Amino acid sequence: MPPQPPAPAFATDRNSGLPPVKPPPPQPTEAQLRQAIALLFFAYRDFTAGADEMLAEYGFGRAHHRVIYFVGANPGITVSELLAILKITKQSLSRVLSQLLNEGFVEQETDAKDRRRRRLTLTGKAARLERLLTGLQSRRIAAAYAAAGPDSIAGFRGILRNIINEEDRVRVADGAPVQD
Amino acid sequence: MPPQPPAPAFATDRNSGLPPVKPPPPQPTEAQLRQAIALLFFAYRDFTAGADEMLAEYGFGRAHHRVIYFVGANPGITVSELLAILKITKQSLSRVLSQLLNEGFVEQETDAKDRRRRRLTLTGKAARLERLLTGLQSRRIAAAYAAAGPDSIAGFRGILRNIINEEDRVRVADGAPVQD
DNA sequence: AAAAATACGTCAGTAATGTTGACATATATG
DNA sequence: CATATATGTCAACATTACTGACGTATTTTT
Repeated sequence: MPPQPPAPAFATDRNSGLPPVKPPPPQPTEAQLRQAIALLFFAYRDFTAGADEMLAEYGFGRAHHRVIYFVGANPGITVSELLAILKITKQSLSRVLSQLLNEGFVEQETDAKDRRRRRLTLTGKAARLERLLTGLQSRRIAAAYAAAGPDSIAGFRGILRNIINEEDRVRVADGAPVQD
Repeated sequence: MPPQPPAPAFATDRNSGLPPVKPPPPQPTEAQLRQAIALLFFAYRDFTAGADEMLAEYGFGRAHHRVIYFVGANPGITVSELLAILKITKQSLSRVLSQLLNEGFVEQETDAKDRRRRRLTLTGKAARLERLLTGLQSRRIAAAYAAAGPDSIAGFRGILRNIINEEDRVRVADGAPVQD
């Protein structure tokens, strides 16, 4: 590449022939970034606490919740896909999934086209539990949306979406859950 | 209380003597709230993954990270205050804190005014590790801020702040870390 | 048809992080 | 002096994660 003269750090209307531009957003300060880190920690801590209590009444933990949530949101999801979402080992998933199968919260059905795959669905009682848990967390989110105001929602979603690894952003697209 | 006639679900300019109002924001749909739940799960999963890898090289886990982070952000913090932030038992904290003390990452000093309290600070090597970890997470946040655009930041912060239990919102105030 | 890859399951061992309960010490406060 | 608070510690246990090794069924590739 031919060497380029260094661009001025800050183009002004005076030295630029281009149409006027808004000044670029200042870089976030270290303090602002630290605040964001703390926000994520506290928000996740409190976001999960209520559901954890409810799960304990069923003898379940957070790992069971994740399975119930994602099977509920993606009926017919396969084991592999669940592993890709949770990013845990199959041995770790096996423990909670076997428990949920044995206790009648999840059902398996062999896929018709590829008989190696097991399609997972929630039973009725699991769907009821899922609604309880999701309702609890939804109310917290809805209250935060209402308190912060409607203009905040797009920003909240946009930034969380960009925190997520690029390859998984499709899983939180506005459309819907991911199937396969 | 005297009985009140039921308010119309939606006051219009026609039936209201009050000044015209913007229609209230529509309630978020169930799908939108589910999306937010998934966003929090995936964002937290990816937000913590990089630091976890780095910590493993030191033989530390996420619990050590939390201690290092909050002691770094609040030098001189006491054990009680750390427990209030982390919301774990003192026995759980003891394990990781003792390890950090033994390995020379955290130092204790008896508070001069109340000699029951231990003031915690990071040593130099812990401060360096803290900067590595916080830098990693800060870069992820900063990239998400940049990608989503500056208008998103206030909404992101406002909603996370409102997800946090009311009594702990002061801990993420714009000002600074919480001392005591 | 044989070989390789994929999907799933399981056994065994280990580690990190959390819990309850009980008890001890030092210090501060009424 | 009695009581409350801040901290630490011992013991037992639960949950959730990991690595490594194998095994079986099924599909895909050669």
